[in-house]
Amino acid sequence: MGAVKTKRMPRAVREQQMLDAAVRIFGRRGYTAASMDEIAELAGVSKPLVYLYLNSKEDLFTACIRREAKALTGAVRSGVRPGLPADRQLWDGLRAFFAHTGEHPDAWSVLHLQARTHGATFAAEVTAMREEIVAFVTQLIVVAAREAHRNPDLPEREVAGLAEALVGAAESLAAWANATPGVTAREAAETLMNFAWAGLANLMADRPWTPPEEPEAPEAPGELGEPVAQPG
Amino acid sequence: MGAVKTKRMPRAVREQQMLDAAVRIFGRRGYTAASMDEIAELAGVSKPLVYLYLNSKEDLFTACIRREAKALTGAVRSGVRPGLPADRQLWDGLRAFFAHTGEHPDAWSVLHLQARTHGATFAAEVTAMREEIVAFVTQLIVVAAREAHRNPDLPEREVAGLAEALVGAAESLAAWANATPGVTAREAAETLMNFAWAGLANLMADRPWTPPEEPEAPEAPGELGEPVAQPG
Amino acid sequence: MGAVKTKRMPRAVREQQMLDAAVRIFGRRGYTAASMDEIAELAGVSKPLVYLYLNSKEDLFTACIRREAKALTGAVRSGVRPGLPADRQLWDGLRAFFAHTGEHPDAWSVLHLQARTHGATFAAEVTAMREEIVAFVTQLIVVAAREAHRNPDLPEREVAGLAEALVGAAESLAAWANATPGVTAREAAETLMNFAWAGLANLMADRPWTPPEEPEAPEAPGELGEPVAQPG
Amino acid sequence: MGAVKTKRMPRAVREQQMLDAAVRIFGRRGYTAASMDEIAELAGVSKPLVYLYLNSKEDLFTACIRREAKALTGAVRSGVRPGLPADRQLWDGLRAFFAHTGEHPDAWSVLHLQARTHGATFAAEVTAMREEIVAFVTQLIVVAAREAHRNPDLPEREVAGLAEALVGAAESLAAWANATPGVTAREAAETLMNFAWAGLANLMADRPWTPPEEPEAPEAPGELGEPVAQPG
DNA sequence: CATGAATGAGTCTTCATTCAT
DNA sequence: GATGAATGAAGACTCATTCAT
Repeated sequence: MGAVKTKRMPRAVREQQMLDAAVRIFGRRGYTAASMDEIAELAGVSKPLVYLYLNSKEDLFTACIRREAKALTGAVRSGVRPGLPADRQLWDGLRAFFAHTGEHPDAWSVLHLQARTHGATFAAEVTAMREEIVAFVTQLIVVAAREAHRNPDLPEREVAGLAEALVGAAESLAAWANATPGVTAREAAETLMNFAWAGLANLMADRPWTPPEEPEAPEAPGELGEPVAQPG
Repeated sequence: MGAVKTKRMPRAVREQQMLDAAVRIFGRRGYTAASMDEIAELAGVSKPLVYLYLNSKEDLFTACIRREAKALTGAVRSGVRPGLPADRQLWDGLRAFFAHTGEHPDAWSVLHLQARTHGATFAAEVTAMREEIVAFVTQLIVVAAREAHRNPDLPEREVAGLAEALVGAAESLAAWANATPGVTAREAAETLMNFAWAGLANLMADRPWTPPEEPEAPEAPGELGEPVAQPG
Repeated sequence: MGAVKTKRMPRAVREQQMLDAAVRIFGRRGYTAASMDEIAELAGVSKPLVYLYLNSKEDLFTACIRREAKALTGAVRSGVRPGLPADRQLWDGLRAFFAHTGEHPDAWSVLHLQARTHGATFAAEVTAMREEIVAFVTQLIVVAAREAHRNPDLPEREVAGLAEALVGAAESLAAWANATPGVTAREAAETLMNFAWAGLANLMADRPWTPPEEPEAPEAPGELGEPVAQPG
Repeated sequence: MGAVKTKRMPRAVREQQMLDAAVRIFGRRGYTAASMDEIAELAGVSKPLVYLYLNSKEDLFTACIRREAKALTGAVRSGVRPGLPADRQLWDGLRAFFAHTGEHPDAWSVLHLQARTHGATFAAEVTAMREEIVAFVTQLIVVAAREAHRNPDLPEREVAGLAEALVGAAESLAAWANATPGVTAREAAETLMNFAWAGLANLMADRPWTPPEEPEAPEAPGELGEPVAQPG
């Protein structure tokens, strides 16, 4: 079915085939629903060989996460030219990001959805990658501010929030772009750049936003009518 | 263990207890890893009763999604006062959103993670809710622009992109806020409002961003060296 | 196949049927070679039911050991009349012992062979039973000596050795009797009583045995030619 | 890990290394739980080589039994000086026996426990060795009786019983000595010689034992109340 | 209404065994 | 002579689901 059934391949090659199959199945079915049988069949090998090379379902999943995380960060890094101005770097990085997630939707599903849904061990693996990307964006923002000779002492907490929001938006847009036919990587990147630059501000230019300071208790909106009563 | 074992309760109440238990288990274990045994035990009823009331695991999960989707949209709606200016409505809605997701992390896990990870049927259920929220935000943006007498003919496609990005960022921030101890609903909302208004623009005020128009082929960054070769 | 397939039996009964089947299979195949499938089939139930009632293969095996150990000690106890003279008690006890092991060869195999061959946990379970029997025999020897007004201060260490040898011989004879067709419980008991009373002494009456005291090093027999060189 | 990995050894040597490893693993894990992988690794060779030299797991186990049976009988034979009086021969033989089983506990486990627990084929292999030893002891008893000009026409059946009990006791004591720290081969032999000579007779000298002749049916002790009901 | 009893199907995992090199 | 690559078969264990009471 999956790969052509060639016998006697070197271990390294077979392992990659297995990971290919595993990413596909894990990405589509989820960790628990994925069966080792299906993965082995798609990889064109017998189940014992999968266990011989990758030990267990957990290890196999971890190997998938690691490989795909490396591939994604590698793709983003390759897309960015360090010398260029910060906005150009961001634009290039986002395009590389959306291009990669678009070309490898199963891999993105593994990283974005599956790995976060099945135990702290797997989640930690992705968190490492995410933090690398957030750090990259954070540093980009700081450099940009310095280059622009503007807000040189930007409060660290605020920068962290902006980076978090930017990366979070990118992640959501990646899933949205994958799920919405006809949305290209370039369009996704453009949407996000527009949001990051223009935002909603110029729509309401005469009413710039600042958080209200008064206690909102009397008119606090909230969970009136919430029907959920979770025990514990 | 879970609910107090009281005999002879009206069906409606029993059903809610079952859904409470199911949301908790589904939210923590995921759809596949959740066991009907555990749910029944946590609900304090016997397994056949769960089947009598809710038919199957699939139906039970769908019921969870529906109830929690309604609860979330209801909470957001209750948080917003229609008469107020658009930015205030957005601020109130975001606070209600983050408050609800923060108070019901298992429910949010079901909606944001689990439902999207296990088959198109469940995903469609959530998509409906999401579209309702996106529509609300979109309309808010349009009204705001009209109120401000600014950009009265905002291109629809662009508005859709902004709304999508805003909602996507909100979703990601909700997960981030739940996972990061010490982040309140108010802080999450503030972070997002800041991003939406200020964005990165004022950091690079003298270099406003516009998408490059030239073909990038010659210098296009990309997935050169991508090591992933997914079959199919 | 095994038991008549009657549906809907109370749990206690089903459990005994399962233990019956398990003792038979474990006794004949050994712990590892026994398969839960075979046990379930012989018990006339499905595998999940076995797991529902007895948790795991280990627990099932432990339950077998416990039940059969209790049955064996119970049989010996029932065979002995406390008031009678010590030799009569021993004779009765041995007959009860060989009768029981002869009637339940699989149970004896479980206790004597299988339980000792598969991990300290199981072995400990049998050791408890064995110690009970050794204690009984030891006390019998002591009482007998006292009754006979002979060797009232029998050294404890020597008594322990005798009891150990007697019980050991009984155990071996039980296996031998089970494996040798035509040997009755009564014959086995007689053989052992003869050995315990007459021993080899009266065959060599003029040459009573005492351990040589000189160091035997020069003429020490030993493992010349032993081909075994076990590493470690 | 086990043996030093030297290349190109003569087949005979390699085979012995494999058997060394096999005895160790079989003795500790049991036949079924032992894995060919572990044996090959401990022997320091590749698995196919094990199959090339020893055909199958069954054959390997049989080879282990044969080698160790020969080693044990050889050790006992070497320990005995044919010319000496019978009790001295018995004493020497027992000491050699306990010395060997004590020095090769894994081998003794294979012979005494594992081989008897896994199918008639293996059991037969050990039975041959056992019969050789029983024959040796039987002949010793007969010669001793003849030497002592006492009971010259000892009934064959009775001699067989005594020999069986003696060997059985020896086997049990070997396992007991291996499991009980601090018991030397000499002590084990002494215990058994004491039992064989003194027995329990001199404890109850005034009440010599003879089997009751009356039918015991009316007062027969037995398995009243035996709770075991083995099917078949 | 409510449940103890029961199971078919499927999961992960391991093992003895064999080729092709 | 030696081994890395590969597998068919089977085993322990779990789960969603249903009757009979």
